[in-house]
Amino acid sequence: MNVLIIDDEELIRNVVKEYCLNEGYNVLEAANGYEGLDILEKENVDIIVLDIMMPKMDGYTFFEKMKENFNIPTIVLSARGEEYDKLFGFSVGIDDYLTKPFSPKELIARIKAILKRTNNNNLEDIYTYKGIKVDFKGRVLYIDGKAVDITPKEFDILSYFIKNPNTAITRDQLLNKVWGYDYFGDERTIDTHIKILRNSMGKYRDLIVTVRSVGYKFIYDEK
Amino acid sequence: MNVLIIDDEELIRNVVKEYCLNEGYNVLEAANGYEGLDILEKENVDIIVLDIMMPKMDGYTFFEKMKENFNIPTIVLSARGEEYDKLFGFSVGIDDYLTKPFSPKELIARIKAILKRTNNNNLEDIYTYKGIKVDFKGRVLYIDGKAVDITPKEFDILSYFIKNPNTAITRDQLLNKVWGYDYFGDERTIDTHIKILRNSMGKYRDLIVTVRSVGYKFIYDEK
DNA sequence: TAACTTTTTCACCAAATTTTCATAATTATA
DNA sequence: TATAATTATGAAAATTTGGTGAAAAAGTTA
Repeated sequence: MNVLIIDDEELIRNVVKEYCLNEGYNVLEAANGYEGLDILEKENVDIIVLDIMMPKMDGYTFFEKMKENFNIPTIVLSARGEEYDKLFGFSVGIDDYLTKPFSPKELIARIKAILKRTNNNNLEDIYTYKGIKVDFKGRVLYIDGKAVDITPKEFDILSYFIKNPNTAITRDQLLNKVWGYDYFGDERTIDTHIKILRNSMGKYRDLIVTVRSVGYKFIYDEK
Repeated sequence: MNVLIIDDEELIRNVVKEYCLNEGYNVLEAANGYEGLDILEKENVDIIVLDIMMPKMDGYTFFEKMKENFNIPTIVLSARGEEYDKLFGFSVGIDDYLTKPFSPKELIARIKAILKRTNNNNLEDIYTYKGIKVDFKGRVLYIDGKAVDITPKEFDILSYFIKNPNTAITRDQLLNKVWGYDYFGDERTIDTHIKILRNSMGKYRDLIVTVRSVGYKFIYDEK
């Protein structure tokens, strides 16, 4: 579990961090909205703890921008007394709310509650790697939390790649496994499908690497 | 489902309203206790969201009077810091309790929980989601509270979908599970049944999504 | 039996997907 | 560097797929 804490006060970040680590969560830190967005690009964040009042980019703005590209559950922190109006305006979409000073234990409790609610219970049929999520049961591809329109063939090809990571797969093999043994078509067709699939995968397009004179390969880099 | 929200702050009413509408609940509004009682006389209210601090008639008084003639589940909102004593005194009888500022999502979750607890005592036999209610025992489909004429096949198909949410289901699978393993008919027949079922589901028709080249899928979005 | 409801088949149409193909870009090799 | 081999890409053509209405077929009920 990756928790992203966005707060300009280092003290608060540290407290939250300590409690989160204690729970076994991994913690990422940002001092303002810009840093937060940066991290979202690079890492796979499960939940965000967001302060409202921050220099540079404040919590509201961050939240708006986050929603454009991601859909990550968010708990908002705010000093008591900050205007209700503004808060309620954007509260549609936030998952929970705490006023400072807050009890770290309560924060943890709420994080847990949200993760429980949000997290996919049927983990088995779901594949996640970096910002890629594949729901095999529902046949949906998510990129950074957003469902992507994908054609049946694309989905089948991607599935085959995922099930055979770090393996150079020939076009012939793909035709056999995805199209079926009785299909006889032009091998070049694959190229076009790879093109489309790569486009659907957005910034993760490079995970499908071409292996010259052989075919393609899906890169999976555990760590 | 009719939700009555009683709060003098229009802003809060609006937020609650928005979230409730999103759930498919119908919303009635009152700015104080008097208005609230008025509405109770005229409308059929399923659950009340009640603010404590209000001009004219406050929440306590409203609650007392409501209890005299009705017995409607009630969730109380109160600003943090309002005396617990007083609250405790009357908390006998209320169904749940939230301090402002609260997370709208949490409010919805609690409304759901209470409605579930109160409304269908026969939890197993009744399924509710958004404005859809399915009485499995009685084999009745309700859309926004209204019973809908539905054929046996439609009902069976819908049931199967509900029991397998967010799962792409092939036409073949449907034929097997709904018609029976020994049925041999045209797969396109399914399409026609889906068409009819979607029509029966009115504005929720989009919950049955077609998964191209595979079949169909029932969307269930908890949260 | 007649009247009615439900289920199934089917063919047309529009839309989405897949395939092909020509050309551009890239990479390897002599 | 020039050449050949291979892959990427855009666009058009071909094919597949699903939505739909109508009508036939099967099943129910009065």
